[in-house]
Amino acid sequence: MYALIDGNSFFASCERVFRPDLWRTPVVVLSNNDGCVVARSAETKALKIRMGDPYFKIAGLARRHGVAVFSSNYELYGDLSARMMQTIASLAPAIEIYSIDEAFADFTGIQNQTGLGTEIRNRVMQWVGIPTCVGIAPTKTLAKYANHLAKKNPEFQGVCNWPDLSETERRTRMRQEVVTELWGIGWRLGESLAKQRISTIYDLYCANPSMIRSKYGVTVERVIREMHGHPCIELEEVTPRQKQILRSRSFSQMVTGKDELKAAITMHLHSAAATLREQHSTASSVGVFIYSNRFREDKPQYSGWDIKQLPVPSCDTFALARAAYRLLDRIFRPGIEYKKAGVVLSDLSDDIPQPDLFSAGDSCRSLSLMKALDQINDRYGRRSIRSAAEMVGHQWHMRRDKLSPCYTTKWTDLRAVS
DNA sequence: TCTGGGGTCCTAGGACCC
DNA sequence: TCTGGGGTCCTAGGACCC
Repeated sequence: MYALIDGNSFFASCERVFRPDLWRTPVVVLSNNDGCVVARSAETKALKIRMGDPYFKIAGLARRHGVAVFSSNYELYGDLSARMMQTIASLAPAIEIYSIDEAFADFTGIQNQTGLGTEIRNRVMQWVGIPTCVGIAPTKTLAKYANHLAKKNPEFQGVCNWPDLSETERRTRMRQEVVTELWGIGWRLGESLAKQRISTIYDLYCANPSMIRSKYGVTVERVIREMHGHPCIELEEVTPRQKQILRSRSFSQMVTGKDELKAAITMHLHSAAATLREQHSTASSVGVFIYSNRFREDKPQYSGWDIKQLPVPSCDTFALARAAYRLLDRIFRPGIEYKKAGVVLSDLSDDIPQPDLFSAGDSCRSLSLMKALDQINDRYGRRSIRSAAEMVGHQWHMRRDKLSPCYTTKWTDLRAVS
């Protein structure tokens, strides 16, 4: 038996934790560069502001309705998420952290499941200040769906226990909702299922799993089986190592110079390599990409992408950066206005880097250098030590005009109460 | 003027082998 | 060179998730 605990409008709720004055005010949180809407409080949803709306298109509406607008503050959200997960773990026997705002918990053998769900919900509210909803069911897909019902229907008081619903009620609920509300069914599958006259959750529930498998593959078949209460997806208590590490960002203004692209690539590479070492992996391939602005059809478009296999798998920032610079040289075209750049580390393995015969001394030096770098950045903040190549230009830096304080992670941002 | 970022899994098709 | 069945491995692209 699974429970899914999910923070309500998580980023928006985080912004409210230290701003009780915003408790009833509509709140939105924007993506990087203050580009799109990525989180909305219930009041904002009522204003018909949608997920993914570009901010410049809704800015006027937001101003007229007194919406509180925030740039995304991942330091704050990350810290509150960690507190939320610890709080859940203090009550649930085993949990899987599924995303920044969601966790599955193993409820097998729990006597009063609704009671425990309510207790988790209350404790997270009291200890962290984040409102949540809980869905309880025999499979993860159903738990997700039950959570969705709990969010949408106030009569559940935040906790929906699927097995407690009558057969009639379950069917009625499933008939009322489009199939794309289900975990694993996106809009494309939604479109193609509609052609088979499968448009509600109930339609899919009644479909023949083998027919669905042959037409849509195993993932959709699994959704049906899970909807019938047969678990196909297990709880993953330990997060598996990442298989690739990607860092990319749009620039706040267009960039044309190679040195500035190099500065951005350097920053991404440092960050990706730090994550690589954190999970004790090495990478065998480095990829680099640079894009022009696809929305500016009046300007020359270009997207450059290349990947390079390293002779020896590495976790050395500088070795990886050298490879990335060579790739940048290859894909760079002058006369283009670039909007975005990124790096990808892939073919990751957990092998110890093999010192090659001719540079064994170098590789030991590099490992201790990386260790020193990581220790300093751990202690004094992630970008305390960085490469001089990052310091070129400023157009590529992220815009975050509406950033809230890091209430919980910076001494200088601590709230004062008088 | 202004349009996010970071992942995973599955499948189809090509190359290659016996 | 083609024939046919059967298999593996790799990659690109599509689809999904938050």
